[in-house]
Amino acid sequence: MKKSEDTKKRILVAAEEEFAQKGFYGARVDEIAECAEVNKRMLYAYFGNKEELYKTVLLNVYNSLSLAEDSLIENDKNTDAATAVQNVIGLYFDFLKNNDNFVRMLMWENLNNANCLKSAKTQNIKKNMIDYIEKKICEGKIEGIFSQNASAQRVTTALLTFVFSYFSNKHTLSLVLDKNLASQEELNTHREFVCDLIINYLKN
Amino acid sequence: MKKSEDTKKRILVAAEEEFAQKGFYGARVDEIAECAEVNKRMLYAYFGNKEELYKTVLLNVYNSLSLAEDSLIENDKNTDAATAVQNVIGLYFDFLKNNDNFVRMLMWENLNNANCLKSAKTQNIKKNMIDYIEKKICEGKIEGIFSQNASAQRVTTALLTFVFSYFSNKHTLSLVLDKNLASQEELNTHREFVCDLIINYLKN
DNA sequence: ATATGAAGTAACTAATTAGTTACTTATGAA
DNA sequence: TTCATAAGTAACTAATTAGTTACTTCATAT
Repeated sequence: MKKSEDTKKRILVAAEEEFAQKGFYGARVDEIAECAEVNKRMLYAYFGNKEELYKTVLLNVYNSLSLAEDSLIENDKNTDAATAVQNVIGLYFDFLKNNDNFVRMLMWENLNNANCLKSAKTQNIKKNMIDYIEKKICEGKIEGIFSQNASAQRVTTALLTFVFSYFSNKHTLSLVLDKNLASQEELNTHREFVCDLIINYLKN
Repeated sequence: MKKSEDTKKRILVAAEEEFAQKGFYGARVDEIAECAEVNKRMLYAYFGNKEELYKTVLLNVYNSLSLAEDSLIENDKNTDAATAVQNVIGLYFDFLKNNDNFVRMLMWENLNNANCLKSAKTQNIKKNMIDYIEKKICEGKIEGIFSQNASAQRVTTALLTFVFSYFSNKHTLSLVLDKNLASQEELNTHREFVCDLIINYLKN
C-alpha cells in the first residue's frame, strides 16, 4: 500500500471514532490528527476541511451497512419468506450491536435533520433492501403464509425503527428500566420479541 | 412575578431551544443570552455555568413528560386494560409530536451516554408509568383478555422505543423511505400499526 | 546519482468561546 | 429621603479552535 493511502486510512479511522463519539461540533480536528498520528496539514490536504471529512466518514459508515444488506439479499434469494424476514431482523441486530459508530453517526445525522445524507444524494441507498423486503412479503402472500393485508412499507419502517431504537436509546432506557439493555440476554429477548411481533403481524 | 423570575424563565426558554437544536457542544452561551434578551452575566449569576444550565433544561423537559404521564394515570384509573394501553400509546404519540425539543434533548442525552440523567438521580423518573402499565396488564390478565405470557417489561420497552424512534429517526427515515413521516397521515397510520402490534401481542 | 513532485513538519493566525470583572442602575424597607 | 441589596451592563481575558504558511524530508523514475 502506498504510504499516502495508509495515512488517509488512519485519518478516516480516527475521524470515525472522534465524530461518532462527539459529533461534528464536539469533534476536534487536532484530536483526530493526533489519534491518526498524522500532521493536521495532511488532513486538510486530503480532505479539504472538517465538514468534508465528516461527510466522507458518514458515507463510509453508511456504506458498510449497505454491503451487509446486499450480501444477505444475495444469500437469501431462495430462502422462504418467513425465515428471510427473520434473517433481515437478525442482520440489523448483529450489525448494530457490532457497529456502535454507525448507530451514533446516524443519531448525529438525525439531529442534523439528515442534512449531510441529503446533500450526499443517497436517496436510493436503501432501495435494494426495501425492494427485497417487498419481494419477500409478496412471495409470502402467494405462498399463503402472509396475510393479504400486510403492508411492506409498515414492515420496513418497523424493522428499521424497532431494532435501531433499541440500540440508540440503550443508555436512557437502561437507566429508566433499571436493566442493562446491552447484555446478550436482554438483546436476545428483544430480538425474539421483535421477530414475533412482525411475523405475527404478517400472518395476521 | 418578580423581575428576576421573569429573567430566569426567559433564559430557560432560550436555552431549551438552543440546546435542543445544537446540543451541549454546539450551543452558544452568547446566543442564549441574546435570544433571552438578557446579559450573559445574569445567566452565570443564576445558573452557574453552561453545564448546570444544560442540566436544568434537560430535567425541565423530562419533567414535562412526567406530568403528562401522571395526569393520564390519574384519569385512566378505571379504564379497561386494552383501552388504557392504547391511551398510553396515544399519549406518547401526541406528546412527542408536539415536543420536538423533548425528542432532541433525549437524543443528545443518549449520545452523551445518559450522563446528565445519571448524575441527576432521576432513576425513578419513569417508575409511575412502569408500575401503571404493569398494573393494567395484570388487570387484563385477570379479566382474561390478555395472555398469561404477556410481559409488562417487553410492552414498556416496546412502547417507549417504537413511538420514540418514529420521531427521533423521522429525518433519515423520511429520506430513505421517500415519504414524509411527519405528515399527519403517516403519523396516524404508524400509531394504529403500533397499537395493533402491541394489543395483538397482549392478546396473543 | 539526482532531480522532481509528493508527503510531512512545526509554528503561526485570526476568530470564536466560556467565563470574569469592575461598574452602574433600579427597588423597596426603615 | 436614604441606604442596602438585588438586577443589570459593557468591556475584558485566557483558552481553544479551524485552518494556513513557509519550510524540510522522502521516494522514485530517469
